[in-house]
Amino acid sequence: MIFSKTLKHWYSINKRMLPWRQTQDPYFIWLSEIILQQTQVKQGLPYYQAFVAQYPTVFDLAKADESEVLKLWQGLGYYSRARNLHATSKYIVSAFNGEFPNNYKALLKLKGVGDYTASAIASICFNEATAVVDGNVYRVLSRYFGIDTPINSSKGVKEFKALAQELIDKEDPANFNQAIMEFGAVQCTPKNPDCRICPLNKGCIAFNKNRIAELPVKIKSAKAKKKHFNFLVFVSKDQKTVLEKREGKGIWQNLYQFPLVETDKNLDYNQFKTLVKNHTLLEGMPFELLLYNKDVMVHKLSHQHLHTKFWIVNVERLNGNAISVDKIHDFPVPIIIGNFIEAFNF
DNA sequence: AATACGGGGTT
DNA sequence: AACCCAGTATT
Repeated sequence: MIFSKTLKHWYSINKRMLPWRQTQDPYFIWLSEIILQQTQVKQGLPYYQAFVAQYPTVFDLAKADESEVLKLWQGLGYYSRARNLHATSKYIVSAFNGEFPNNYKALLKLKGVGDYTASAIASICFNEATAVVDGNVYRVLSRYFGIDTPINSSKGVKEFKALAQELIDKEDPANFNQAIMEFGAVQCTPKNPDCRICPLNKGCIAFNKNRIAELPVKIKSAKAKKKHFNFLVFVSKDQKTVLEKREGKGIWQNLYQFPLVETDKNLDYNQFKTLVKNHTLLEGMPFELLLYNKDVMVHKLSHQHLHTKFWIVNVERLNGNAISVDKIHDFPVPIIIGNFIEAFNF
């Protein structure tokens, strides 16, 4: 009780002014929560503003092409969020005439909406007392109550959800949920929290046992796999190049890239030239091959380290699939491609 | 229960 | 280079 009361008092004084805190409209809350999955406010805020500006209603979002939505999402990562966001907007419009479901159970059925997001929307928009458990909540609860259960074990997920559900203020779930998350983000930070000024330090088990740095406990993830990516940046005399859409499973689904040659190890210039000669897009045409980045770029994803080279392939002409280089900015691309395009400047 | 899925940050 | 951050879907 003292825990919830202190949290809410702290929140009333310390909460940041954020655009999604000015509304209870489920469209805006849903949009903000999807953007903020796995993402800090600092990184997500400009994307939220761009989406609100471009798609003021769920109908506007539903009318857009997926590619346009992905373009706006470009750089934010975890692109399935954008694909699911778009698919769900279409579903909300066609199945519910643009009206969002108004309870946790129904919200959970939406693509891209899991336990956390359903709880956030249900509590913030509809005052349903369902506890949110995001990374901030795991940290606050594990420290305050001194809980060692790994937060990413199935036991931990159940245990922390049950505890949060026990603690939630049933009269004011919206404020309680937002208070505990904001407290984790601002006061009970992952590294070096300033516990001297923490209003909860008296009852905090981790603080009193000097275990702040040890909690929360997390099971280590597997080491990232190393991959070797070679992008072929075609440039024709008439200023055309080639982009391909990534289909199927795997990273960057439905985003565009320069034709990719993946190798099982790093190849030097001559090895790669021999290999690329037989590429279908070259078909025995004469070409000039230049390595753009002398050092391999390492692009780090959660589960893959992409050792990447950009190869400039100068050719006389390209066939019908080529695009004019002025059009290149219209395509959604992964950030490593986007950075290259910006630097290369065609 | 384990893994895939981005990109940004710190040490 | 090694580490931390952290929701959902799939297998």
